[in-house]
Amino acid sequence: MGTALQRTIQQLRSEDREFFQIAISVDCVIFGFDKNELKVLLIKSDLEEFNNQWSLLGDLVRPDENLESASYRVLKDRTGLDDVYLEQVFTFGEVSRHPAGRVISTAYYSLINIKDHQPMLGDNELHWHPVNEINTLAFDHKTILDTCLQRLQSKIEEHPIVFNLLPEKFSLRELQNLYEAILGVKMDRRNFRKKFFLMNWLEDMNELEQDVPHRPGKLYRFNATRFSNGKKTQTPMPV
Amino acid sequence: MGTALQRTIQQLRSEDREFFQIAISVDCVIFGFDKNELKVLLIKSDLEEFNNQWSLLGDLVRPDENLESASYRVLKDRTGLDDVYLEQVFTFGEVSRHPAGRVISTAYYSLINIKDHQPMLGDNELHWHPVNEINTLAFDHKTILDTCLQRLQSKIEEHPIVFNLLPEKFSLRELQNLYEAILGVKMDRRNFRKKFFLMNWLEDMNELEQDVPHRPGKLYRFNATRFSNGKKTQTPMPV
DNA sequence: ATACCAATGTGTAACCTATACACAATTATA
DNA sequence: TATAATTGTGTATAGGTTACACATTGGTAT
Repeated sequence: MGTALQRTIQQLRSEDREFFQIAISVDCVIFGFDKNELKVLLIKSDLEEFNNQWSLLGDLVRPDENLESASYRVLKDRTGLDDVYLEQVFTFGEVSRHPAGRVISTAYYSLINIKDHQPMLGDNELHWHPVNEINTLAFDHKTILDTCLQRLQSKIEEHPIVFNLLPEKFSLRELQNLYEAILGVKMDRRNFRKKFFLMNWLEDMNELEQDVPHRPGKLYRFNATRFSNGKKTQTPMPV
Repeated sequence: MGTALQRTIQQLRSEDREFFQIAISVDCVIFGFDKNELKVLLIKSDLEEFNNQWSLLGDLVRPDENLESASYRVLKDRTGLDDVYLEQVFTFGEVSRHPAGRVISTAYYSLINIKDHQPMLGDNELHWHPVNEINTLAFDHKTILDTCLQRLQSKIEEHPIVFNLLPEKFSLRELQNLYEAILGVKMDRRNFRKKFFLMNWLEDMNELEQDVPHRPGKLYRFNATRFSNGKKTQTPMPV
């Protein structure tokens, strides 16, 4: 016997034409950080069913395009940015998730420095929304957003990826505000500083903040070399 | 304008027929535990390109079937088991990952009690393989296996799911052997016991192991109620 | 019956990490 | 020059993780 998977595509095309009735798309949760808020880039849906609702940025995957390449393409088209942090999170495949037909969608999130995003001409339907203020989205996009935010929250507990959301030089206060915005908690300033210095991820730029109405803080940048050297192999233990 | 995603499927069918040239499948990494080894259920590939190589169990997703339902169907067909632990891990979408055409595959892993698996008639091509002894698989299935194993390893550090791999009653030694097999490390027996008793997941059955050639250990079972009660909300902190 | 074997079952001290917490120093601004 | 706002810094406590050794139990062989 053998499953459908083990036959050739040629066989499938003749025998099982039904299998080619599913479209696959990518949806990108594009995170940014501005005014001490975590934000996400959304577009006005132009499907009638979701009139006036916002939705994530996505597109169908082309037959000759890798899944990840499709995400990068969406990002490039919508933000003009290459070389951004991108991570696959989950694939949403409910039969009825798209009102117009069967579309399975793989969700990615990406982290960009919001200042680098120059809205393209004709993209007046694109807007940054504070994540905290989003209650509903078109399709199942609220679920996708929540899933990606949870992944981001757990990811930053172990990996130095938040730097993608900041300019090259930043103060410790900005870094802490960012962690607090993503995790939704307040942290102790002294302990936060201690932890980061111990991890040895930061390089002191010997510069100070400009244009702040109080004593300026020192500026740092993320030093990836220190990170890869400083990784300690932790002994895995249950729970 | 608007992306392809925002048009209707009817429009897509006529305008963008190319988008329906991609098939979608699920592949299941079915883990079991036997003789102190973590094992995975594999099938002989019957594609010529992969003659005599083993592959994961998978199938194409049907147009009227949820993605997750497809995984449960594969599991039911191959193991006879319903109601198993199943978790989506990652979607593999390289253009050339399947030699016969464009197939995007979503990987799941599941945990079953290997003793419950009664091989079906006609399934003489199905075998349990020790995960440690698998070097190559058909397609990109070795990558899929590795990815699912990593997910399993990190998952069990925080969630009580390994019990799905054990019979209802088990000894602490069996439980520790299982953790050691999954994580690939040796652990201290005293600390292991201490930790599990502190977590309060285990219920003492007041029974002893049978047929062991030495002093028998006490038997326990997993108590999900205790788990959900005992969860403590941990303060999230960076790194 | 007895001796031996192989595993179970148990506690404590050292170490490390996480947390709570207060005051002096600096710069901008009025 | 005084005030306001924020930066920058250390220590003590608590909690969790790790390392580590010996008596007990039941099975097995003689």
